Amino acid sequence: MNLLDELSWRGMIQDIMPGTREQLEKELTTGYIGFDPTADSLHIGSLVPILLLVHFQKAGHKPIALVGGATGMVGDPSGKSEERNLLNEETLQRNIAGVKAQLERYLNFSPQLPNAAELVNNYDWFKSISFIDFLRDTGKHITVNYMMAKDSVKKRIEGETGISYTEFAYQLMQAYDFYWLYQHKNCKLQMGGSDQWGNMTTGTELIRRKCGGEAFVFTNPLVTKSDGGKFGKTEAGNIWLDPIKTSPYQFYQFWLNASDADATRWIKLFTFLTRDEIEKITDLHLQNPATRTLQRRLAAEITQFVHGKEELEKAIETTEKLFSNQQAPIESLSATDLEEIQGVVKVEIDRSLLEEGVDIVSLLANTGIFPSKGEARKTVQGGGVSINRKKVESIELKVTAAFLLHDRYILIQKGKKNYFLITVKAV
RNA sequence: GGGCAAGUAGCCAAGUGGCCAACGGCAACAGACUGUAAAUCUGUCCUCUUCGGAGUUCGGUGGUUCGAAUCCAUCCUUGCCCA
Repeated sequence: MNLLDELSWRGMIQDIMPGTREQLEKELTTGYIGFDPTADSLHIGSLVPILLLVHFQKAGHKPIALVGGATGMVGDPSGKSEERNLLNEETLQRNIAGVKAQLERYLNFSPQLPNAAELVNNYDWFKSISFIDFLRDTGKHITVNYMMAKDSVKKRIEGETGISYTEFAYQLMQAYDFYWLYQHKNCKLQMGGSDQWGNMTTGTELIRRKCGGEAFVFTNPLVTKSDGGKFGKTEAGNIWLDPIKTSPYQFYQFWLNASDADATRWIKLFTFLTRDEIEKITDLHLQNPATRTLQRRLAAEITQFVHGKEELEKAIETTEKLFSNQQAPIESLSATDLEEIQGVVKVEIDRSLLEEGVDIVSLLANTGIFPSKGEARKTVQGGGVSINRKKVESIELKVTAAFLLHDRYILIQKGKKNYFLITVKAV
């Protein structure tokens, strides 16, 4: 199937510039997406752009992932209602390194490929451009009127927060990136989230005016949740791609918990399954929604893509142990089962603590499962804590060595889904 | 430089001397129901707590007052208008 048709049925195309299809059909095209180093890891919000590049490369085109070392110093006003805080140099360097390392995992960089992926940092070309040069060579080609007409800018100008010159200039920097890549890498296409449309088209405009070239863009819709909540945010914060920040188990769980409505859209967006396969899975799911066929497959595919097969298997194993057969007595989990649980938060305590007996609230607070006694107490009172799968009925409960499973473990649940494993320190 | 307006908890947003830790909505978390869904209903939602309370808030700082998010002064930030 043709790349754009493929992306289109997956719901990955929001807006597309006329002529893009013809360009992609005409020749091996180089296309890029920019990633802002706002943190030292990408999160699942960046997954769609990453997948876009992967699809792009699979279709025989050449992907460039751009890390915004220079633009990251300025701050993109798109989608922001307020002026951003600038990152300090040190943080930025760490972020750039982290983001780069992750991007390298998902694309094929083998030099023998005619369409080998490339990774660039726009700081490399911005560092040697002086302010005056930039004003004369770039600023001159784009009118302020044109820049102000962009939604991201217009919103801020019409709103009551205003926009600094710095952020206003951002779109020009991004436009210059595109121009630079057009000149040096023969890059004729930019992709990105729909909030980037304005910045991206300024790039094609700059290319047209500066050198009469023709370049193209298309955007993907921003991922949403059907209940209106923010995608990718939970109590624990962002879902990161970095396994240290978000364990593969937690990552897997995030997708497994998708609602039916979301899973139906997301499986197209986030996996490489074909249309036929997805239709089959959806049918199966509808026959018996309780099996969560869609969510299982979705979670499996993405976790494998991001963390690899081995981590996926561990995540599934942990999930099975904790969630399948929940009615079974906790004793049915063997010591090995508990030992091998991966990815849930683990806490160690001294045996002496249990020999004396400790009240449940203190235990929860001291182990860091809850940030304070007050919160631990509130949740316990609300019926939100289980110990070894039995709901804690009273805040008076004393936890003693008698609670230990296999003489070593205590399984705590905060809510239904959040597991913590307390282990007695080996002597 | 002059005039006007605004700054309240993660966000939006009420409050304009005591009844204010501050209405309401969103988001978030937990409970019931369920399929580790959705929708719905219930609880929590500044911090800590021996659950009796205690402490710190309404851009910053100083002041008036028995008492201030609310009044005054000043500074900062932002928007609009004028120069």
